[in-house]
Amino acid sequence: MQSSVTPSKEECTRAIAAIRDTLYVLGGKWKLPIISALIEGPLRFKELQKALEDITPKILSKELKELELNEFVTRTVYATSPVTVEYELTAYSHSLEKVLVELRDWGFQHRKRIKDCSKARRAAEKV
Amino acid sequence: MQSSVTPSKEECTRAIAAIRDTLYVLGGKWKLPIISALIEGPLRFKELQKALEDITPKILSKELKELELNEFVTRTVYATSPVTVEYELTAYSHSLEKVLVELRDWGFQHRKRIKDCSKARRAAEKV
DNA sequence: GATATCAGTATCCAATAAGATACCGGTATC
DNA sequence: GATACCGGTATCTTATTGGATACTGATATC
Repeated sequence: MQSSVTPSKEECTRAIAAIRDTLYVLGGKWKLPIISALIEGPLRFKELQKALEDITPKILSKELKELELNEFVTRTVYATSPVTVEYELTAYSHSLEKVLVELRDWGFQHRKRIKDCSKARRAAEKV
Repeated sequence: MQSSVTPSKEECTRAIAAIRDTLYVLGGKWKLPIISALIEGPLRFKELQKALEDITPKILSKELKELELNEFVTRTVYATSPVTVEYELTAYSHSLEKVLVELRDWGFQHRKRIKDCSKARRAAEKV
């Protein structure tokens, strides 16, 4: 199914539209990281907050609501005490795995590149 | 090289960080669409504006400057009259092709899904 | 009784992204 | 001379995002 990125003008236009569609539902700073955090399995609110490090509860709450609306996560309340709430990816979210893998791998190599650049710069300065 | 998304806690943390790294340089509404528009070859400012449909020149200009700074595009001025300015992807940008392909394909199927959903809804309402 | 945890809310504020609209100087065309 | 195209800028405003800080009510633990 995976056609390559071809140079036809029309296809290019459709590709741009498709990418904008994706970004429309998943854009912003947090949605993809949240989904990525939930890939290994369901997490509770506070656990998610820890996994995402510097997200505030307000933002996390807002993002989770949006993700729930768009059917990327489900929210389940357990009547323990104190109550626990679990967020879990839907099957639909799992269709994002390839996207996430590519974004992750690119991030890895980008960080390496940045590191190598600054290393080279430091070396040049020493001379 | 491509490892799967595994459930180890530490790897998950690193994956989240990597995705956030990617989003840090390429986040926002326009950067990925712009890069996608340039994949078939260099375009001039006005051509890009047309390809992106509803981007204003101010935003486009700003985004292009950022992309140039981060070495995703090069800007070449030709002394024609009136001057033409071409924006072209760098080799580094081409390392994003897989990312773009996945985002595009996901966008395609997402749009299809949305369409099917509303079709089903309309059918249900008719009954 | 004091303190802590859980899953958030409430309030207020700052930064940024995004957009509308108009405009610029230079050239070419009509 | 009027108009249009090119690659943008300038100015202003709005919307969205993000964040800090404090707090809530229920329960459990010390």
